[in-house]
Amino acid sequence: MLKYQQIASEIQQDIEKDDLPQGTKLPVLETFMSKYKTSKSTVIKALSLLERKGLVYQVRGSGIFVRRRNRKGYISFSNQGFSDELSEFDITAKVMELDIRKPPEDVAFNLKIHPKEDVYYVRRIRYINGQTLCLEESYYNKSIVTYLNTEIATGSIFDYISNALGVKIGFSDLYFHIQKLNQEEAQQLQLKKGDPKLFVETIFYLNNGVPFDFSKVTYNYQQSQFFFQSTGHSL
Amino acid sequence: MLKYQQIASEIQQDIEKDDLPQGTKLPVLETFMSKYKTSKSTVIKALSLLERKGLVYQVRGSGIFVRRRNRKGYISFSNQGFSDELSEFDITAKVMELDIRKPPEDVAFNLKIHPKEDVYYVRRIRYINGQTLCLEESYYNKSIVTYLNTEIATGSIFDYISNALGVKIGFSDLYFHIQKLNQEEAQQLQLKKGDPKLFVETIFYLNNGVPFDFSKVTYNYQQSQFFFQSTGHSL
DNA sequence: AAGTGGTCTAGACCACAGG
DNA sequence: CTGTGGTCTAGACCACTTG
Repeated sequence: MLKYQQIASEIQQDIEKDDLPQGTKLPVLETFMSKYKTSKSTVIKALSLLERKGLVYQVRGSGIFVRRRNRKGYISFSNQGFSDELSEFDITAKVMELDIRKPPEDVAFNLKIHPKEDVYYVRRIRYINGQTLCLEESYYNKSIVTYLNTEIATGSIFDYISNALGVKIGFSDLYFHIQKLNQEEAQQLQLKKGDPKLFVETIFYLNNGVPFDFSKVTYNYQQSQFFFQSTGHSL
Repeated sequence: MLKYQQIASEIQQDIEKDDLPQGTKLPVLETFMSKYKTSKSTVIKALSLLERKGLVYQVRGSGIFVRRRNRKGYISFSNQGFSDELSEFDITAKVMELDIRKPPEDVAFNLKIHPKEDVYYVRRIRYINGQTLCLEESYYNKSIVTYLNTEIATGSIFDYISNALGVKIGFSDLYFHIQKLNQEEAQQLQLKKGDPKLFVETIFYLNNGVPFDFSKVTYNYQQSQFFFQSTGHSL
């Protein structure tokens, strides 16, 4: 782990351990420099990371202050996409379908592959604290995600991909829509036809820019409470 | 403007001017260093900024590549909050109410003021390309936003606040919910009761951490297409 | 092995907030 | 004016990808 990440992580832990309230001033840079025996630039880099994560805000000429989330029960929506801190919630999944097939046209387009190439198709229902959270349909480029089974898909597929397959996940594009549930979706989410839904299409890329997963997720509107922290000025 | 911002801006313009496709490799760092007569660190800082903005992705040991937005008609949702690039759309507003009043309890709480202090209350309907985009109710701390009138509120209130009042806007917290429209909202958005809505509560802070605006916005689900780019690894 | 991006440092200098 | 955060530099060194 890089030094500035390590420092950021320790400062974050200190903030959380002491449960510092919003607006608390952190020590001056000099303090961190000597505490971690490092240069000013590295300390600033660590703190900038925390600022982007929404943990602190920096006021030039004044100091660095703690920024806190004020509401509970929201799914955080940081730059990792969702489920950054799934640990806060109890998330489980039930696999409805899993097979190898040829991708539909839109999927092939988004994954930038030929419609003749194989993809893994997975359909799951995911639960949060025992309630239906979402319906998920995912297509994985089989030449990248070389193997998948029901047991794996019951847990976190991404953990499996990055840990077991050694594939490095990069960035993603998310497209959000608000729509109405159709009959089938309503039934699976235990809601009514015509009820609201959040529908998200996501393309996940490897760190070298190759798309490997295209997924369509329909969220239960009753569980769809999201939280997002903006940092304003382009850091 | 800072040097690294200037460089980032110029590189961005070059990318857009030449309409470089996704995956195009940018020149190596050395090229930028001599072109802008600057140090390696500064070039990296500029490119990291562009990476966070979703314009490029960096692959260690390989190069820096262009990343592009693939779909049109989505409202971008960068770290500035929404309406980063309102220029892409034609956004107008109709002011329904504007007055000075005492804040309801939840508003006072979120603005961290006493319920006896004055706030500006503004209710607007905003339009995008002539269609109803959202209903907006905003409360501004009057001790910070000292003056407001209907003419100002017809345009961009934030432009007015930052330019005319010289107030420096910092960061914001956004809370998203998916809900159903009630009768009154449906009527104003020209939709039906029970139709989906995206409901967003936002607290805006000054750059020194003081909250100055609390707003509740109800979006027309038919216009609610948002786009978000995740950068994955914590930059 | 060569090329390329990225970290880290030490120090000069700048920009802003607040008394 | 002082304190504090932030930029910028030059260069050493490291980590990853590609051939």
